[in-house]
Order: sequence, then C-alpha cells, then structure tokens
Amino acid sequence: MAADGGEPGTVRPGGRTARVRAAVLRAAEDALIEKGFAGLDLADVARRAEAGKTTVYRRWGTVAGLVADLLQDMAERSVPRTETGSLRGDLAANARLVRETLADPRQGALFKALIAAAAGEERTAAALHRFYGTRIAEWAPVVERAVERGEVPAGTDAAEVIRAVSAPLYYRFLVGGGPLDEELATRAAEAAAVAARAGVYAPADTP
Amino acid sequence: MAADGGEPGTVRPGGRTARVRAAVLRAAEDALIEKGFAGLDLADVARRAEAGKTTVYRRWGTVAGLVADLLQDMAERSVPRTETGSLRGDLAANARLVRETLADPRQGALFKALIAAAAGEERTAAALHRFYGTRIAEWAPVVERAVERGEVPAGTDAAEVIRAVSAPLYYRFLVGGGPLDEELATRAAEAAAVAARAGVYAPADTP
DNA sequence: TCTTTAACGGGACTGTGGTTCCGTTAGCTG
DNA sequence: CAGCTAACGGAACCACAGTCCCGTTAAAGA
Repeated sequence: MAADGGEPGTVRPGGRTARVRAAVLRAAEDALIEKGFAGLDLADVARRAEAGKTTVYRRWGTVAGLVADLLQDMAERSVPRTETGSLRGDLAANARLVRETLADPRQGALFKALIAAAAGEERTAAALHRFYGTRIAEWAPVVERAVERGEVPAGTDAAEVIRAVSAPLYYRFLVGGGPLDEELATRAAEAAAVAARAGVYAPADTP
Repeated sequence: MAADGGEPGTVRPGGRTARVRAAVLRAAEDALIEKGFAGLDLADVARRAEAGKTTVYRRWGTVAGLVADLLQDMAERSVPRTETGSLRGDLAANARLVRETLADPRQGALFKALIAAAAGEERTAAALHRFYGTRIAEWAPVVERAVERGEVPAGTDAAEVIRAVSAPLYYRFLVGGGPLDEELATRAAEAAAVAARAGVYAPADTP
C-alpha cells in the first residue's frame, strides 16, 4: 500500500523486467534502422521483441519515451578512444570515428532516426544532448593535453573544439547532402586544429 | 484523350489551383511549426487551408511530398545578402543570418521539422539538399572575392567554406544542444575564415 | 461567350495504431 | 519455499488518418 512512487519496472527491476527491457530496446533499434523514426510503431516493436504490446505501451508510453530510454542505454556503452601524439592526429582519429559511424548503414540510419526523433520532442532532445555530452567529454582530454603541450592557447574550450570536428560531418549528413568521405573528415579535423591553434576557441582572443 | 502525362495541377495550373496550392503550403508551414513533423496530418492541413481533404491527398499524397513541395517553394524565395569588405566580415554576416533564422521560434521550428522530415524520406532529403544548395550558392561569391583579393589561396572550395560557417550552428541546433548565441556565430565565422586562409579548403595543401 | 473537362470538395467507408480489461506469470521478501 | 503482488501479455475495443465515390466548380481554349 505504500506509494511506490512511480513508473512500472522500478519496484522489481530484475529478471524478467530487465530481460524485456533489453529485448524491447534492441527491437526498437532494429525498427528505427529499418523503418526510420516516422515509420515506427510500438506494436511492431513489441512483436519483434516477442513482448506484449500492452507492456511496451505501459512502460514507455510513447515513441519519444522509448527513444529517450534507448539513448540513455547507448550512452552507457562507451567507445574506446585512441591517442596519438599531436592534436591534429587526435582530432583526425576522432573525425575518422565519427565519419565511420555515420557512414555505416545501420549506425547511420539509427542516428538519423534518433536525431529526427529529438527534433520533435523536447524530452528526447534532452536525452540526445546528454548522450552527446558524454561522447564529447570522452574526447575533450585530447585538447586538454594539447593545451598542456602548448599547442593551443590556455583557456581553450576543449569540448567546443571536439564539437567543431563533428559539426561539418553532421552538417553534410543531415542538411547539405553528399558523400561522407574521408576527405571531409580530415578537412574537418584540420580546420578545427588550425582554428584552435589560432585561439578561436579561447576566451580573450585579443592580443 | 491525349495523355496529359502527369500529376494533377499540371494542365490547369492557374487560378483556383494556384490559390489552393499557396493556401495549403502556408497551412503546412504553420502546422509544421506548431506540431512538428511527427504530429503532422494532412487532414489538419486541409482544414487550416480551408481546402478539401481529398484535394490535399490527391495532389501531394504523403507528408513527404508536401514537404518537398514546400521546400521547393522556399528555395524560390531569395534572401538578400550583405557584403562587407573582408572575408571575416562577410562570413560573420552569414553566421549572424543563419543564427537568427535558427533562433527565431517560428523559423527554427520549421527548419527542425523540415530536417526531421528529410531524415526519414529520400525524396524529401533531395529537396532539402537542393534548397541548401541554392542558399549556399548565394553566399559562395563572398569567398570567391576573397580569393581574388588574395585573402585565401586560389582553388579554395567556396561552397565548403560557407558550409563550414553553418555547420557549428546546425550542430548545436540539432545535435549538441545549448543556446544559439552570438558568440557561437562569431566563433563559427572566425574558425572558417582562419581555416580558409590556412588553405584547408584548397585542394593541394602541401607547400 | 460557350464548351469541355481538370481540379476541387463533401461525405461515407476502412484499416490500423493505440487503449482498456482482466487473467497469468514470476520477482522479491520473510 | 510460500505468499503477495508487480509486471507481463492476449484479446476485444475505439478513434481517426487515409481512401474512395461522385456531384460541383471554374480554368483553358475556341
């Protein structure tokens, strides 16, 4: 009788509940990849996950809720980061990683669907921002190292430099169109490195 | 009996047909702004446009088709471009324009919806790419002038420089989250200018 | 101005995504 | 390991987006 406080799945999160959650998130991923965000219906997700339609609606309610949960799950899976000796090399490695992710048919389709979902729902957008926050934070240290080495000015906004590498790739991916080729990736890394060295991402730029 | 070849609206495009098209596109814009791409239904658009539901379904068929038509219509409305004396100034002006567009509640919501729509439909994506192709082409001359003035190396990819200005703004708008403030805009313009001057957007970079 | 027929639009119809009801299964606690 | 009940899941139900039918309106061309 004590108020359990909230959502289903919070009181008995183990065993079956966890299994169903994993199956549904996996199914949602597949469905998003195949049909895209617009073509997603929760009944189809339930079928793929071999779960009851009711269960999916009760636990996640809407497509937005399901996608938000999927994003949180994805954020927890960390991707290893390489480290070369120079800022340029590190940024190039990051650009290559991002390019490969977006160019991959499955991953690319998934990210497109996730971003489309976030464009329409504030809650999903927040989850997406958190996801990218963690991803960016994982790479920020390469810029901080560069600051320590004296390659770029002190006070440089590390996260912003990493974002500057991704930006042209996402721009072409979502907005401009055209192939996500390696040239674009190396160019993005170089542009970010050059700008960072010039102090564009440091606060007081005036000499 | 002669085969008219195609879509409704092509044989008698004047008068009523044109009026209905304009009203429907306007209504679609409003609906996209208010409800977003996911929440769009053609019956609602028809109601807003005071047109028959049948008409909308017959002429545009799907949400994707309607959005594609809207994008073509938008591409035809040209936006004036200012011109300062320096590349940095011109890019800053462009960045300011893009920032204001995306930060504006109505325009921003519209673009978000359009991009979300394009993420899920190849045909809509093609229309979106055409739209941005014209927008970018309108600004490319400022880079070409800079080449003539010797500010940036010959062979610099003008369109790519313009895209480099927009990229960080769109990245934050769609992916990363956070305020679309003026600092971001000026930073984007400066980074692009610095990189362009360094020859990042010119083919053979080796000295 | 008159004729032809393209295009519009009201209203009935249908398929399916989403909701509700209620019986069944299996986590958690003692 | 037994009882309590959270959480699952099948099936009937419902609302509404999208389709179809057919009469009405008004472009285009003579």
